[in-house]
Amino acid sequence: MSSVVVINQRARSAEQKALRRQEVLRAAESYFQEVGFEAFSMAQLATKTGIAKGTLYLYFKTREEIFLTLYDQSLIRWSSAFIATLSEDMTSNAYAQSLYKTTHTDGVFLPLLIRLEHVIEHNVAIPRLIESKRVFMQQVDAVAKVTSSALALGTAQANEVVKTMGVLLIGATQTDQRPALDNEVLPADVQHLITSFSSEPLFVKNAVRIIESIRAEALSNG
Amino acid sequence: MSSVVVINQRARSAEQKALRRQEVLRAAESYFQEVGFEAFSMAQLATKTGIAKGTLYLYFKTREEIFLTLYDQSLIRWSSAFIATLSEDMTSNAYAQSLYKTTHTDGVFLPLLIRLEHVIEHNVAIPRLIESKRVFMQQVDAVAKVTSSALALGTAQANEVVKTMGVLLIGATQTDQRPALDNEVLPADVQHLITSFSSEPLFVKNAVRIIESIRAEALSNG
DNA sequence: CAGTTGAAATGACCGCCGGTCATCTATATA
DNA sequence: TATATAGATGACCGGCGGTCATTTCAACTG
Repeated sequence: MSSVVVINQRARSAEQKALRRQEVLRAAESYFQEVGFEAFSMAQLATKTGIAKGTLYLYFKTREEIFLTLYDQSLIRWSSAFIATLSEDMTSNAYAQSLYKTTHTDGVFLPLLIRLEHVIEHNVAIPRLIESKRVFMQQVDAVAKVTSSALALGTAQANEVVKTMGVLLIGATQTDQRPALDNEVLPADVQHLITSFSSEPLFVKNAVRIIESIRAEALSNG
Repeated sequence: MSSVVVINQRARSAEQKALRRQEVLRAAESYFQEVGFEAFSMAQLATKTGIAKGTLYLYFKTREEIFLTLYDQSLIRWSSAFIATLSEDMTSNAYAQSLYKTTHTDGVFLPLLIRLEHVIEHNVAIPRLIESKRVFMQQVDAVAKVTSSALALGTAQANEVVKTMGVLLIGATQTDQRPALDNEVLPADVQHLITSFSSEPLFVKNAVRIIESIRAEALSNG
């Protein structure tokens, strides 16, 4: 028998508190998708959630702890979505394409990922950081395991692939975070430059190069 | 005959104004190295420069225009420093090592590079942005040209190498921007994770993989 | 040399930010 | 019903990027 948990005005039980925390996170995620990282304000989030600003700080120590939690959740979502697209013996290209696509369908994963280490982690308590790193390791392991059979690689090589894909993804994604310059008239040379840094081919091409190299190394090293 | 330009209290001529602008930039660069991106405040910069806050805005439209200008300058510095280390017919490994090293000796280049597209460019006037992109293209061309002879590649391949190195560098560098966790006691597993994401091997290894792939493609495509 | 002028310089001021905490009040319990 | 506990509140804080009416000085004029 599970009883319906309703939060009248105050969350007293641990269950109610967890529920309210989730309410905040749900509001935060939708608000984040609206306005992005820089314009995200705690006062506005409080309004959107329907609680007072001070109350937010009963559930999260800092603004960045909210972002870190959203990141953790989106990482978990992504890893299971990506794993679901993998099958045995894929081409490097298919693998890279799927990785790119799945990371880009989630509205919050990449924007948070690229700000993780140089902004978010700088205003988070150490124990919370450790917790997040554990989530990260767990997800990497899960993805590496399936990668191993998808690309026919050993455990070590599969881990290397996953790790490297992360690095490449961050670099290639940078370019998607540029301000929208649509309906701006740009000189042809600048327009060409921007086009030539389109993230998808940049990522996929180099992902394939790296995967193939790691494959070749695995063969020549036994 | 060049006359010495001294700025008493007011910069009236274009020459004096350019000089004062450089003074601001010099102070900004040293201040940036002290406190980093997030803690960099215009009021403090004004104090360090020895002028009033409002005066800063006579020389730069926004805080981000200062950062963009520092970035442009550091890019130019880096490209000439890197070019100076290149010689004919280098190994991919030597090339990658040198690229890594030269980017990491400048104190402001990488921190600005990784914030370029998702923060800095969002608060800069379009004409200024175009100017900066032109500087970028110019430097990429210069580096690509020397890369072409250093790695014995055609122009197209050399450009591809340079472009891709940038992407990889941003991704691999992310990890250096983590908060300093020295004298924090971390669990062994987390400590191991952090160690395994050390930026130098991450960059160099994959840079070599990519360069070698591009080389191989060049051979097989004629 | 004094008087005039225009632009460089100033800093008080604005709205907003993340975060705090004395105070209030809904709820569980006695 | 009275009391104790703890969740919720929002006025308040210092500091932020950026603005602009006002001040001040260098250069020009006669």
